[in-house]
Amino acid sequence: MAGFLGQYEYQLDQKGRVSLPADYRRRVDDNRFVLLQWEPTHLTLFPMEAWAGVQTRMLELRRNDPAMSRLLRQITARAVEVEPDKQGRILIPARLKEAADLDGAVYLVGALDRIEIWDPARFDDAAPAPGDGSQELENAVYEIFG
Amino acid sequence: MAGFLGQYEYQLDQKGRVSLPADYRRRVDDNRFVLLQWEPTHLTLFPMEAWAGVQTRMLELRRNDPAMSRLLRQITARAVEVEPDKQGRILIPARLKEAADLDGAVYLVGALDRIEIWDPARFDDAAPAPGDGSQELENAVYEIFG
DNA sequence: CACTCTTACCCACTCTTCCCCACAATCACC
DNA sequence: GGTGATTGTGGGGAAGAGTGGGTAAGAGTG
Repeated sequence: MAGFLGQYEYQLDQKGRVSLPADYRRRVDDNRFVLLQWEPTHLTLFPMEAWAGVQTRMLELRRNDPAMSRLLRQITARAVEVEPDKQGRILIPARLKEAADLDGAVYLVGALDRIEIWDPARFDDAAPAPGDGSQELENAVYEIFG
Repeated sequence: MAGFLGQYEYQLDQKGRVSLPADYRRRVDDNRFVLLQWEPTHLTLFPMEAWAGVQTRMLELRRNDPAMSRLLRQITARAVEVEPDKQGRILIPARLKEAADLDGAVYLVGALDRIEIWDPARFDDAAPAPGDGSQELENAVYEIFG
C-alpha cells in the first residue's frame, strides 16, 4: 500500500480541531497517532505503527549521551498521543498550535509514513518549483525515479 | 509481458477525468496507481507495483539528509493515489492539472514501467528528431539496440 | 462541595466527489 | 456490409466528507 500522499487545505476551527483527510484515516486501522514538533517549521503526525520505530531510535541515541538526552526530552515533552473523534478530527493543543504558527487554514501534507501539518504561508515559501533544486539534488531525484 | 508503449491522445473532461487506454488497463491487475509530478514538464502515473520501489528509495535517501527530505516533501505533496472508475477513467486533481498545464486534449505516453501524461504542445516541442542528439547519446542508443 | 475551564460526543447543514446509467463512435467478426 | 461488443465521453443523483455549534461529562482549583 502506498504511504500518505497529497496536500490538503483544511480549516482549524475555533476549538483547535482539524479534520484528517478521509483517505488518510482509511490507511490506519487503530486510529492512534502521536503529534509532535521536531522541526521548527511544522508539526508531524505519526501513526502509531511508524512511531514505534522513531521511539526505538530515540532510546538508542540518548544512551550514554547527555546532550542528546536533553534534546529529546524537549521534544517528547511537547508530544501528545491523539485519537480522532467520530467526525475524524484531532485536537491540536494550544502550545503546539502556537509553536507551528497555525491558525485558520492549514495544510495537511502526506510524507509517506507520516503526515505533516503546516501553516500554508510557510509551506509555500519552502516550496521550490520543480526544477529549481541544485544539480546534486536533481541527480538524486533521477536516482529515485529512474 | 512488454511494458507500457505508445502515445494516445485523449480528452480531459470538465470534471478533470481522463480515460486510460484499455490496453494499459489490461496490463495492471489491481487497478491502483500513484499520480504525481516529479519533472516540471509532465505528470507521471505509476502502477502500484512500480511505485513500491520508488517509495523504498525515497525512504532510504531522505534519512540523514535534510535537503533531500525537504525536496521529497514537495514531491509527495504533489502526489495522489488514484484508482480508475468503472469506465476506466482517473481523476486528475486541479492542482496537478494546472502544474502540468493540462486542459482539453492530453497525451498518454507509455514509458515501460510507467505512464506519462503530457500537454500535447509541450510533448511535441520536447521531441528531438531522430539523429538530433549528441554523439554520446547516439552511442548509448546503439548500446541498447545493438 | 461548588465553580470554571477544557475536552469529547452528537446533531445538523452544505458542498464535493464518486458511482452509475446512457449515448456515440469505433473496431472486430461473422 | 450488417451486427454486436468494446471503448471513449457526458451528465444526474445519492452517499460521503468537511465544518460549525450546542450540550454534557470530566479534570483541576479554590
